[in-house]
Amino acid sequence: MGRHSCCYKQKLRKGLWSPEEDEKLLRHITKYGHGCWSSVPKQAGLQRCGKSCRLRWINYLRPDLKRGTFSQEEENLIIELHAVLGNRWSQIAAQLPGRTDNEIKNLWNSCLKKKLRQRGIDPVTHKPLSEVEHGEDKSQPRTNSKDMASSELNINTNNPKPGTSPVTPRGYQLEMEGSPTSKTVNSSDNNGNTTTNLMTSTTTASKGFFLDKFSTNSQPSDLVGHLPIHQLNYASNARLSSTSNPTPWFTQTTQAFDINSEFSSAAMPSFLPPLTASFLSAPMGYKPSVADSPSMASFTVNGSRYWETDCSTPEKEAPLHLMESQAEDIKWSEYLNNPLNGRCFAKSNSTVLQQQQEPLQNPNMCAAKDIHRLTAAYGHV
DNA sequence: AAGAGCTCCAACCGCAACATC
DNA sequence: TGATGTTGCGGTTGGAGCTCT
Repeated sequence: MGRHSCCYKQKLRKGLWSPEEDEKLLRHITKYGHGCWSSVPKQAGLQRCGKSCRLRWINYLRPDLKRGTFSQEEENLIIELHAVLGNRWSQIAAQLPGRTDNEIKNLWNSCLKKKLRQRGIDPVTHKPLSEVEHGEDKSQPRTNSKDMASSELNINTNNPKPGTSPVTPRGYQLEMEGSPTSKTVNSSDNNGNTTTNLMTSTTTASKGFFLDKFSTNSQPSDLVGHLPIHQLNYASNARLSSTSNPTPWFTQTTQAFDINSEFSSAAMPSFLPPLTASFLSAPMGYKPSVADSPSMASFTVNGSRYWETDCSTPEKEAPLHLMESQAEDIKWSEYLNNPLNGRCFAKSNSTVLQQQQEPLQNPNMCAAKDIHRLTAAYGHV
C-alpha cells in the first residue's frame, strides 16, 4: 500500500504543479506523445511520478479540454447520466467532451448534489427526498450534510455492485412525463438516419438515449421507469463510449516513437496548438450562457427550472475552446478528411451527443455541418 | 481588520484490471 | 501460472480563496 511503486525510487515532488513543470510536461508530450507514463517524468526532466504526470495531462494540460464553468445543459446531462450510471465518472465524462471525470466528480460533490437536494431529489437514488425518507433509510435522521453523506453510503450498499445502476430517475419521470417537453426529439440527417437529441433534458428523451446506449435490444422505453437498469441488459455495453469519445491527440501507440528522432507530423494532428504562454495561462473556456437565453424554452419541475436546448441557433454552438492560434492553424482539408478528429471544433453538447450517434461513415456530412457552424460563429472561414 | 468557517478543485491514494514476462 | 509493472478509476484530502461574523 501507499504511494505508487515508482514514487519510492527517488524523491519526487508532490502537490501543485508549477508553470515550469507544466511546460516541461506539455512540451514533452507535444513532441513525443506520452508513451509509457512511467518513463515520461524521466524523459521530460520532471521530479514527478508517471501517475502524477498522467493525471496532470488528463485533467489540466490536454489541449482538447473545455474549461470554465459548466453550462445548464451539461449539468442536466450529468444529473441524468448519474441517475443511470451512478458514480462512474469516467463514463459520464465520456458523454461530455472536453470535461474530465475529476471535474465532473468535483462538480457533483460540490454543487449538483446540493442542487438536487434543494429540489427535493435524493442525489443518490434520484428519487424525491420524501420518498427516500419514508423508505428504507427512515431510521437515519438527517441532521447535517455528513449524516446525509453517510446515509448515501448506506443506500449505495443497496446497489448490487458498481456495474449496476442506482435507481432510475423516477423523481423526474413522475413530474415530467406528459409535459409538453417530454417527448423525444428526433431528427433525421440527409441519409435518413434518425438521431435522438438527449439534450432536450426530458426524461423520455433520455430514456430513449439510455435504452439505445445500454440495452442490447429495443425495449419499450417505459420499462426504464419500472425496472432497475441492470435488468435492462446493458452491462454488456457498460463501457459505452470508450470508442465514441476518441482522444485524438496521443495514444499508447506513440510508444513507438523514437525519442531522438524528429517528430513525425503524420502522427501529430495538425491542429495541435503550439506551445505558448497564453496556452498555459489563458482561460480557454467559452461558456454559452444557456440559462440566460431568452429564446430557450424552459419548464418547471419541483419548483426548479429546466431549460430546453435550442439546437437550432448556431450562435450557441460557437467553438468552446478554440484558441485563436488554433483557428489560424487549422488545415481544412485534413479536417474534412477526418472531421471526427477535429473535436477542437466543439459543438454544443447536444450536438456532440447527437453526432456520436450519427453514423461515422458520412464524414463529409459532419464536416459540412461543422463548417456551417464555424461560419456562423466566426462569420468567415 | 482578522480569524473562523466554508467551498471548490487539484492532486493524491488505494485498488482493480490488464499486459507482459 | 504467478510475479511484476502499468494504467485507469473512484474516493478522499489538503489547501487556496472566499464569505461571514
